[in-house]
Amino acid sequence: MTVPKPPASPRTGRAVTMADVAAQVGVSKMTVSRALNRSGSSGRSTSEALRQRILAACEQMGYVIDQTARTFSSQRSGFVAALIPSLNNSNFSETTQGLTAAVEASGLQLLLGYTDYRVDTEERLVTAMLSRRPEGVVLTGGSHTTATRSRLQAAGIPVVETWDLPAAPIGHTVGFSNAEATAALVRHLHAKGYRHIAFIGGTSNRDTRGADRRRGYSEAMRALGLLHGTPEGRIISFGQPPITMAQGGEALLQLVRQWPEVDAVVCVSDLSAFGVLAECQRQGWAVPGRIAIAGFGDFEVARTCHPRITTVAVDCAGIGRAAGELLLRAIDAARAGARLPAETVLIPFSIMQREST
Amino acid sequence: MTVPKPPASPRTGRAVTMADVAAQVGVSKMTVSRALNRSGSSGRSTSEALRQRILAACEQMGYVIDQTARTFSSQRSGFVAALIPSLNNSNFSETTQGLTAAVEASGLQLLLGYTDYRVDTEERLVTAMLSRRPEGVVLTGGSHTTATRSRLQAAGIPVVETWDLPAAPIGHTVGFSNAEATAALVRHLHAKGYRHIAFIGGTSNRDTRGADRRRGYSEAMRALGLLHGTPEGRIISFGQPPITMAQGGEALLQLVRQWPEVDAVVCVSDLSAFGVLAECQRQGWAVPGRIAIAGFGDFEVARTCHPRITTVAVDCAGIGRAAGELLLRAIDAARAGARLPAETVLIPFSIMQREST
DNA sequence: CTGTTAGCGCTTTCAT
DNA sequence: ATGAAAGCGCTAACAG
Repeated sequence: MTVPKPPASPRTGRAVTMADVAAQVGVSKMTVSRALNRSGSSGRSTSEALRQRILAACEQMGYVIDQTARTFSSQRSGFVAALIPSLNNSNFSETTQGLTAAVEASGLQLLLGYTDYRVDTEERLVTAMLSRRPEGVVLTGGSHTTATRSRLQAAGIPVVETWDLPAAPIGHTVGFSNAEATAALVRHLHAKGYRHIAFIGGTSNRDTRGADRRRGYSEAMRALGLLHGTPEGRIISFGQPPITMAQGGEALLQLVRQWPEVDAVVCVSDLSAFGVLAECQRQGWAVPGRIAIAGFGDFEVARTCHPRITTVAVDCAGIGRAAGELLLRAIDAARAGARLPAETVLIPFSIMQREST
Repeated sequence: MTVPKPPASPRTGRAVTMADVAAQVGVSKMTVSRALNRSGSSGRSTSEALRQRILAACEQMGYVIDQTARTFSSQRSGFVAALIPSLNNSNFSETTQGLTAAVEASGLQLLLGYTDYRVDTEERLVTAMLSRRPEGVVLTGGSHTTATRSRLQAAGIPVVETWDLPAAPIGHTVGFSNAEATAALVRHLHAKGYRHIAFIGGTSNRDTRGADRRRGYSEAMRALGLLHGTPEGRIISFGQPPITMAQGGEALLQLVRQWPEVDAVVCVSDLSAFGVLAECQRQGWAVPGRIAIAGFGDFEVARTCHPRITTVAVDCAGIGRAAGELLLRAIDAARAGARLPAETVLIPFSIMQREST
């Protein structure tokens, strides 16, 4: 008589399968599967008593369902991929928290990747994520490689772009106009009486939201007749985006050398704005007496420092929540075989007037 | 004769499988699989000419391998899970970058989750991640629920705990003693002549690294004979960890009311230390004249603000790199059927003396 | 409410 | 260097 030999390479970990649990409880695999996947209170399922026995057996045996097999069999991965530029930014952190709350409420898992503000890293991540068959993808920003776009399109799953209003969205959009928000900030400074307004940002367009903000600055300056012979305005570009606090300070020194008459500076983010403030303090320049400072993003540092920094506040968590809800509706539609028509959700922003201007 | 009926729910995406490609080329699935997975130049594989034909067919038919099926069949998910407490912390961000670099070099993907500094959230995430069969797990900190510990142990995969030196590690460890680092900071302040040193931190032990730092403060104060009748030292606990910049400022006011003689304050992190600094500036208290300030973590804000804040610098990226390399060695061992004995990697820290003390 | 029967698409193993 | 057979652990579909 032949004896089945044990698996060639002994599994290092547990080997408890659904069949083991079923045998232990004395039911079929299917019953265990149903007990574990009981969907809603009304869906067809096992009796509650049996279900509790099964759950107890799973716990006691240390059984954890194999999502890999489940995904493979059901063609549903049960996860959503979110790509964020940085792991050190309170704006994206809050957006991700909003997204997590919205997505996990429906039983989907959120798997994160970070792009380091690079579209080629984003492309690699999108490819890697897609090979695991996410049910939806959330991207930050509206600028991507053509390969990223076409792969997402070919995947045929819902996509939401956030923090931007791309001209040609891949799918859905949740965001605001970075250019318009910055222009509003410039108009605010103009209304407060500032006439020699400068802009500090990074050297490239790698951070496309930063580039949009610079464009918004230039357009507002032109509209207000404040260009004073400069082609785009008094712009200092310093450092690879996202520029650091310290680079903001260095840019300020360069700015004052080049245009001593400057009386206000708009920074691409609160981080560089804080660097400008610290450098002013080092130089003994009064803020806002000698120079007024405005930032972008309403980071914690901007509302804590002394003086507090005027900035643009965005409902970051709201972006995440809206993106999550939109994605869930799109996924539900997809599961039902339909397709949700592309939607755009506009998120409001507001100017936070503080002591620095 | 019976005709196989078409799949009940039409697949939304592509339906090209490896078998389709094999049929097109006129070989077996196995040959296609080998051509796609050709590992190294020396490994057994198909002839190069055939391989090119197969690759061309894949391209032409738009075939993309199904990682889900591949993972299921090979029992290798090709990813590693990393859990970090926050998406808004430059320390963990740098650690993650180091980890990414180390892990992706070997073809594994890094999937992130964030715990919000909560062990119960960590437990949920660990369970969710384990169900996708990661080949390894990296945790932040050494404090976890018993369920987290037992599930990880039961999974039988390599685990690395970082940023801490737990008394009873789950598996491998890469970190340093938060208590010892804070004690070194206290001794440094003592050597500079400060005698009335206080500590500002959060209200609970949710952030266990914060609790370790508070303990290190108390032990150093006791050893130096600076307790002055207080049981543990001059400790202000304010806010749920991780405490914010603003909470640091509020804690300072409470501190000065309670112990007006205080001449130096050690903060649980640079963020609260910066809040203390800003509040001092608001109150018109000279730093370090009236009160000296020290933080922890060498965050960007601490080396940018004016005056710059004395802090403890840790090689964050080094933690990530070491954790990644350790994990890879452990995974290689596991794939070979062996088990890497538990290792501990000590990461150095250093006191950054700056203008605030 | 529960069980049975067939796979999901790929890789492992063993032949050739 | 290539092929054939046998699953990996789970769920869809249908039957009771």
